[in-house]
Amino acid sequence: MEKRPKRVTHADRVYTYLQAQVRPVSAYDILEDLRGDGVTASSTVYRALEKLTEAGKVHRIESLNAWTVCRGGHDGKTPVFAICDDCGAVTEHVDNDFADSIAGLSKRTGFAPNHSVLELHGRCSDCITSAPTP
Amino acid sequence: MEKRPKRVTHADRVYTYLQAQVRPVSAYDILEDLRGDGVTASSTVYRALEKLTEAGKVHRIESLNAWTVCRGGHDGKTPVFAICDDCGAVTEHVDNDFADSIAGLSKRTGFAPNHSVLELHGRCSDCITSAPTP
DNA sequence: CTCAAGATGTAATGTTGTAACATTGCGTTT
DNA sequence: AAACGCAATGTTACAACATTACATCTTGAG
Repeated sequence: MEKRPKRVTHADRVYTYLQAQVRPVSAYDILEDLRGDGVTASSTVYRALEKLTEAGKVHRIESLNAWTVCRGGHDGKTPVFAICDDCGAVTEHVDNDFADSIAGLSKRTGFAPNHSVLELHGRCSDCITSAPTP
Repeated sequence: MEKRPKRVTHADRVYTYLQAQVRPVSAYDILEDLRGDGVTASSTVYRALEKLTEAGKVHRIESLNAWTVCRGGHDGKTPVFAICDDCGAVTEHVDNDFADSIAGLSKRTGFAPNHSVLELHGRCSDCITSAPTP
C-alpha cells in the first residue's frame, strides 16, 4: 500500500533542477532547461523560486541575478557567498564572525537587520592554484 | 599658470545629481531627471555611472538595482550598507569587523576576495522609534 | 459532488543593462 | 587653417531579468 504522493509541482522540479547545478543559474536558464518538463512561462519559474526562497531552500545571489540551492545548513543564520569571478563557482558559508559583525553594527547604529546580503567576489583557491597571478 | 578646467561632462552632472539625492536611485530615474540637462540615453547614464564607480565616487546597491553617491570616506575598505526597507534610507559604514570577517573567511578557505557586497536589510532606528513593532 | 484555494498558463508589459556603430567637440600637430 | 586623434555623446536595437493581470485547471476538504 503505497502512500499517495503529493502532486509534483513545478516548485519541486525547480528545486530538483537547482540541486543538480554546480553554479547559480538565472531564472531564464531554469525556464529553458525545464521546458521539457512542462514549465513554459517565466512567471511559473519566479513563483517557484519565491516559494522555495521563503522556505529557505534556495538563495538568490543578488550580485549575479542568479539562483542557487541552499547548501548551508544554517538555522536562520545569514549565509555568506564566496563567488569566483574566474570559474563562476559559488560556495556558501555560515560564519559566526559575520553574524557578530552584523550584530555589532546593529548595536552601534540602532539599525535592526532583517536579511543580509553578503557576497564576496574574488578568486577561488582552485583558480589561484591553477593560474597564479603573475 | 592656471589649470584649464575640463569640460563639464554628463558624468559630472550625474555625480552632482546623485549628491543631491537622499536615497539610491535607479539609472532610469537619473535619466528622467537629467533629460533637461541634455542626457538623453540610458547608455550615457550607464557610462557615467561606470566611470564614477571606477573612481570610487558612487556605489551600486546590488540588492536594489540602484545607485548612490559614496558617503563613506573609506580608503579602499569595503563599505557596508544598511538599507531600511520601510523608508528606503541607506547609510554607508566603514566597518573593521566586517573587514576582519572577510579576512578570516579568506584565510580559512583560500578564497581571495576582491570586491565584496555587504548590504543589510532591515529597519532603521528612526522607523523603529516612530512605529515600534507591535 | 461541490466549492474554495492553490497551481499553472498566457500574454503583455515593465525594468535594467549592453552592443554596435555613427557623430560631435575640442585640443594638438602639421 | 587643415588634418588628426581621442574622448564624450548620440542613436538604435536588443538582451536579460522580473512582474502583473486575468483565465483556466487541479485538488483536497467538507
